[in-house]
Amino acid sequence: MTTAKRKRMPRADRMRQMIEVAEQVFSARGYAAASMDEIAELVGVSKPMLYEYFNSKEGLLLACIRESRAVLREVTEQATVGAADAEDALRRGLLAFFVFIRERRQAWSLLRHEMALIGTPAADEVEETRRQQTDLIAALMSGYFDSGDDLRAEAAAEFVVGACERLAIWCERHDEVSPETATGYAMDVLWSGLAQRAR
Amino acid sequence: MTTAKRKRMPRADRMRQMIEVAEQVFSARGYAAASMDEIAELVGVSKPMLYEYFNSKEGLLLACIRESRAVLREVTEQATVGAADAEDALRRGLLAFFVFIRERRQAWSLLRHEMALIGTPAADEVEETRRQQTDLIAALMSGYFDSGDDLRAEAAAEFVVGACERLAIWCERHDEVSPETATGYAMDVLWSGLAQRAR
DNA sequence: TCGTCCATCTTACTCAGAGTAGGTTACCCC
DNA sequence: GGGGTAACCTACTCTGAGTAAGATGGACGA
Repeated sequence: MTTAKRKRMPRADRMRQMIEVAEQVFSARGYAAASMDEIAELVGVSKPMLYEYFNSKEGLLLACIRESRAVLREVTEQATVGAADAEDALRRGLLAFFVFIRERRQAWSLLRHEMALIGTPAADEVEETRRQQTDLIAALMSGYFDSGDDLRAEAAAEFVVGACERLAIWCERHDEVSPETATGYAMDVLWSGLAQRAR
Repeated sequence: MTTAKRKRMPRADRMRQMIEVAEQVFSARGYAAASMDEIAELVGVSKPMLYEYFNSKEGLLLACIRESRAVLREVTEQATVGAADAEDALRRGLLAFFVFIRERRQAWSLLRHEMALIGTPAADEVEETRRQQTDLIAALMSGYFDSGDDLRAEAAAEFVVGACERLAIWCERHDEVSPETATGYAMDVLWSGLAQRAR
């Protein structure tokens, strides 16, 4: 019997299971309010096992974040391959992102609730997620755009990431806004600028 | 003698002093790593006093956040009065913001490190800060722009706030970027859009 | 000058939850 | 079947948030 209430479980499987449970608990209760005892109990294992596999509470969160980040990267990167031009690439990437945050709310929740940890190793880890996204965008832009100075390009990429992050959070409060609509809003400002709408 | 090591102190003064110290400790160590014992000691008072005045660790953080928010609001609102047009208003507001985050690093640090508290009362408090800023921008825009649908306008405001927040964090890593330059970068994307730079 | 009242302040605790020391048991493989 | 080891557990320590109950300085009236 491979299923049922099998006790002993190989390391890799157990880790996956722990990460899955932890992702749920962290995103439900928030990092601070979540307790290692509770996670351990839900997994059906004792607390020291969590520490055996992840070293610390923060380490466990880190594993969850890495997991989510990998998915996000995969999704957005895949979305932009084969884009016709800059506008198309940007639109595809944005759409993939907004779909991701809708379909994987818990994962997204972790990626944004990070900050609990400023000054700790996990902060770097989350910052790394943003860097991943800004790098992707910067790469896109260097491919499609005339390069002004590098600093300006970097700033623009940061700008896009921040804007989308915020818009995504706004979307959580607005179920009626579909990923497609959100993408439209984003493209509207990003691509054409606010000037076109001035009176 | 009003100064020196006067012990007993009126409630209002003591509160101000506590907030000041707490702002330093929170932004230096991060919320999680900061201890109430340490703050109490630095203030030169015992821990129960902090609880007497602020009820909880989170309450103390909250007081700090409110303080910072008030300053931010004051600064940005003042900056936009008497602007000639939409572009001018936006530029003035942005500049005021980037100056604020440079000159009051600790306050800004608190405003962004909030998230430690998702799911708790303080989260609402911080979200309120953003709402304050988005409202300000939305108001600006409704004054200067043709109103499309409201949802779109709201999304645009969120977008601007998120983008600037992110750019501000980026600025922390780039001392060589002055508030003026940052404002330029932001205006460049926001106002004109990315289209103009496409190859 | 001296009591008296109360806001300010303190000592000395409880308690939850992160993290750990050291021993136990199921499973794989010869 | 019997090592050997990876998976696992019980039973602790320790830090830091939060609190109960009492001490004390000083303003103010008599």
